[in-house]
Amino acid sequence: MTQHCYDYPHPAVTTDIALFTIRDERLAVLLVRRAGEPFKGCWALPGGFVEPNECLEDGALRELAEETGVTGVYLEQLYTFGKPDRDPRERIISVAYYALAPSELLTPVAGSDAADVAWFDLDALPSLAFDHAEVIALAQQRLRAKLDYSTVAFGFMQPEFTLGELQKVYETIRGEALDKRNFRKHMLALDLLAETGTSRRVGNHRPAKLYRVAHPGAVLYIK
Amino acid sequence: MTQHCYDYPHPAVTTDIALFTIRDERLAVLLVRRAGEPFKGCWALPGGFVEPNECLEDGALRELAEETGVTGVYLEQLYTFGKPDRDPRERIISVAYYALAPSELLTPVAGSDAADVAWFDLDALPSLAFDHAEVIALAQQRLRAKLDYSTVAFGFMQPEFTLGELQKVYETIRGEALDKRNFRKHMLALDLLAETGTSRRVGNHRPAKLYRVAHPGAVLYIK
DNA sequence: TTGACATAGTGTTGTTGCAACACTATCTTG
DNA sequence: CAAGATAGTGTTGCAACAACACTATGTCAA
Repeated sequence: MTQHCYDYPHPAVTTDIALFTIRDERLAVLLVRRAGEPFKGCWALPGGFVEPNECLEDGALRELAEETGVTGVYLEQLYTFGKPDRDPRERIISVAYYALAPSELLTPVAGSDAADVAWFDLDALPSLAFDHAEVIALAQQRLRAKLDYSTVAFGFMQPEFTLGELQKVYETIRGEALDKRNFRKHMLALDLLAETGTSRRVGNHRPAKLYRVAHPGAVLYIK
Repeated sequence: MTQHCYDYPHPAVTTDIALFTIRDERLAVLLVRRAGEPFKGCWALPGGFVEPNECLEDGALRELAEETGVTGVYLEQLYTFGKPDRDPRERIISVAYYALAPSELLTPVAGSDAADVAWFDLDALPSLAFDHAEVIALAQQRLRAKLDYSTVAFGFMQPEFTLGELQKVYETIRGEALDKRNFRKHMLALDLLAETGTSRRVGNHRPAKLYRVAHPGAVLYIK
């Protein structure tokens, strides 16, 4: 293998991705079981080294796809972790991202660098490699904060969804029940949702109107 | 000089610091004139390569001190910039920080790597090296956003300050005048300020009571 | 000494946004 | 056709916020 040499020491740079979804009305994060050292056999966030010619965000998406088979998610930079001793091998600086996806669309499969892939409820995390517990905690905090002044929650929704489903997502992330009438008022007042005209029949009760995001990618911040 | 070699290519990692202050009721940022290539003679944010054994934040503070002589500022991570071609020399990933300081305490002096140091009003920036214009724009956006739900503004204040001075800071960052009575009500309601008991005589008018932050470092987020 | 000037300091009121609250509608299933 | 389950819909009280004007206390100059 060819060597890559520099006049000054260079740290390695990785991306790590905390991909959240909601399963069974619980917030869950996607973890991979590490196939190699260090922390072999330990659960960790998907991620890996940034390639020389890709930007950080592309690297994050590539690693996520390679290790878990997941594509097409909402992705946002979270924080960069750089304590000198956070990796026992060498100095590794990690640019952490968090991502959101509707679990229905996802079929994670273990990739080359991962022995296994699985969803974990956030309140039942296993022991994690590196400082990944810290990363996840920060991501959850950010997610909760953005719920109030942005439309991140839409990242968990399928293309068409009911107001009841959307409310469940908000309730899950905030960890508390919300008033149905107030919730609908707020949401519809944002002028971000459009009725599809169809409705979804599920369970032995009245079908719910389906909505979609009216201006996809347009408005992300509220007010 | 000894070479540092790795099996895989490693990017270089730098920190860049956007240090803001308020001068003459205008928001200003500290820039250095680059002493070396690339962009020699061009204005840029202070910053530089991260040392092998320092964490990112320490690196940012060290570079700021080395290039500008400035120490003891409020510092917070902003964003990590990593487009592959953002530096013509090699792949360089920059972890950007923003910092706040009261201008009265600062006496920036050009350091080893900088030919010159100067404050620039944000509405009169020169042409900047690398993607530093983008960094500054993002930092300003973040600063404005945090003004509403945090106490970042205190980062611009001297240890003792009047409510009038504090209001001027808010008005400068938001770019609009605020109602004096409402502003004082809000601020005092936070229970973060304590009267020093003394007052400051300046100009031909009634002296103003001096305040200090009541619980330094304690509460950073409002409600 | 006094009047002009400049900022410090202080409460009330109307409005608006938000939270609390219960019933009817529509479908499925037994 | 009755029971059960979620969909869908308005009003009211309250609290937070915005709008608004005058007095207080100092300096300075005539």
